[in-house]
Amino acid sequence: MARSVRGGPETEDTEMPKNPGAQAVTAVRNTLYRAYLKAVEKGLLEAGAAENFDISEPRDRNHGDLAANFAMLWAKPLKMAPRKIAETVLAEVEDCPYIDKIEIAGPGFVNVTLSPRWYAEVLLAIDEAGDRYGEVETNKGKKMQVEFVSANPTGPMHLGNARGGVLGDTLASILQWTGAYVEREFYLNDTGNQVDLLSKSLEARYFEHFGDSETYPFPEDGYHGDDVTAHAKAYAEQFGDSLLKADEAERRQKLATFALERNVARMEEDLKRYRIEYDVWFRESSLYPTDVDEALEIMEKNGALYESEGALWFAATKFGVEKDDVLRRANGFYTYYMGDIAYHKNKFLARGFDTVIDVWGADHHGHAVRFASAMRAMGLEPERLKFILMQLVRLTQGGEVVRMSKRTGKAIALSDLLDEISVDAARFFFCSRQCDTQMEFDLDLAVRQDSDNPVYYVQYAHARICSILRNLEAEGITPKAADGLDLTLLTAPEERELIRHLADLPNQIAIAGRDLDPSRMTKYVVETATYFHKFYNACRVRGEEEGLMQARLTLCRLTGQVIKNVLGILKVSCPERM
RNA sequence: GCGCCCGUAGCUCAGCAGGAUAGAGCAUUCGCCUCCUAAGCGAAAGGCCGCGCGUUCGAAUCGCGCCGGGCGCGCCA
Repeated sequence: MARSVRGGPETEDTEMPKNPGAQAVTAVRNTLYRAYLKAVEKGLLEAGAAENFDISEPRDRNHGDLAANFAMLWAKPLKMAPRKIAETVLAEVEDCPYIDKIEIAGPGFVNVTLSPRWYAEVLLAIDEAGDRYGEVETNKGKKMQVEFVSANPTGPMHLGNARGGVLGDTLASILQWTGAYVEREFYLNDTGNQVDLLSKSLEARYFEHFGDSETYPFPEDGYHGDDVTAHAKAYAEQFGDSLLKADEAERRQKLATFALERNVARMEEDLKRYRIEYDVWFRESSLYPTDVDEALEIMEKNGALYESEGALWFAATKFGVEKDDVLRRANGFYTYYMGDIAYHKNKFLARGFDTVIDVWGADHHGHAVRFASAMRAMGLEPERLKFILMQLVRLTQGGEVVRMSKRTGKAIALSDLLDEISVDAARFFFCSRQCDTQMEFDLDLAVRQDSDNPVYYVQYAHARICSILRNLEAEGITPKAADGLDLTLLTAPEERELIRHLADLPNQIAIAGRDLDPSRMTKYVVETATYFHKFYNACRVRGEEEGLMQARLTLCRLTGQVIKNVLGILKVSCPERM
């Protein structure tokens, strides 16, 4: 697939698709600033005004396509009333092929109406770029990693993992569209206390299976889920009762490995069903001893370590945090934190990522803050490590909050969710809110929500477009190449609104990549559908005069292209019929 | 106590590197298929943008202080 090599080291250095939205802004800025300089030359205005004024879409369409605020911004430095500045500048403006009209309005806004030629060029640019329309190069040449889900393999994945999975996966796609080389990674906590606890839980269940619940009573804070019982049973059925008399350490180790591998296989399968595939499954256990030793060596060299009360400490206070942390307990075992430090040392120093993004639950934010100090202690710029701290999904059923916890066994599994709603709906839903909003997920509603979900609204727009193309095709009308048409015939407000919005895709992708905000894409594509539906209701394609019909057909086709590109980023299917 | 996130229409949420009259969906009411997919479109109604002060020509947007909700502050992960 072409998409999978996007941004990869093997990608040819092909020319970037045109970005008509950015071209318009640049043209307007240059035209206005050049006029200002001319006015300065003539002695009409003082010199020194900044070129970086704001050019943005006005909220009210009656104000034109783009609005510039330089007159208000310059009022103070130029010691002149905003409207007067605007008038003086506009008197010096020269013709620009993208600009039709410039007006002064309100307190001193300069409103620009773009030319039919610009509108036509937007469509030509989309047609030319095709499947690549929307690509930008804001992260060109960067090697990035997105680590997400990284659920404890001690049980099935829950809804929080579902949200993190979609956010991380989609963000990775977006970053690829901004020109970066991106790897998706799952960090597997296959060692440590939680695994230990799992092994003790398994041990108890194993003995129970053979009718002995006395010798190894179930640990108080153990994993109560049915899956643990199932693992023990499966082991017993597969390998018999040999472990009853085995050495305790060996027994626990065998049971834990058995369960872990089953869980990992299941997670991989569930995620695949969810259209998520990783480049790397990184095992925590592989960090020992090399990465841990190397990380400690660097920290030692930077004076970040000391020993106290038998434990090894990280002097985090020296690196901008309030409290020191234990890295190796008095009992000789390393803490999770040490593992995580070694892990990130590996990401940056061994594997050379420029930027790493970790998608974590918001309950880890304290850890995220502390991590900046660990980065400094290793001599790495903290800015290279970014976090998406995602608020957890609150699951409700019949109006009541369902607590999610692996240990109590009450978690709603990701696989259960996908039995209830489509992957398209789930992906779109989890990507439709900003990461830092707390989501409420009503299980009862989720099933009914199907016909109500915005994903169908978007898919419907695409299906409608395909239907128009099909119908005309059946009448022997085939779409002509865009560059041979008179696209300036598209002058209806609904047509212009739609075209302007299509022109904005590259910009939206750049912002989504900059802000690490995948929800930008769902919002954009819902709006695309809205503008298309409005156009559809206002303008007809079939039965219009040949030139206009072909121009509108092209607009339909290219709107479909844009929807397809964005749904592709979201990994949501793009049906031709509904 | 300290730290992070959130408070916008009845509900779910946009808008936030400041910009002109604050938006959408759902729900409510009323319209639109002899016409390319009505899973659609249009209209009405609905708001001290949590509160206060400040910065600014201009604040939902930035700063400070409150109030309310969520989450963290372990030799757990």
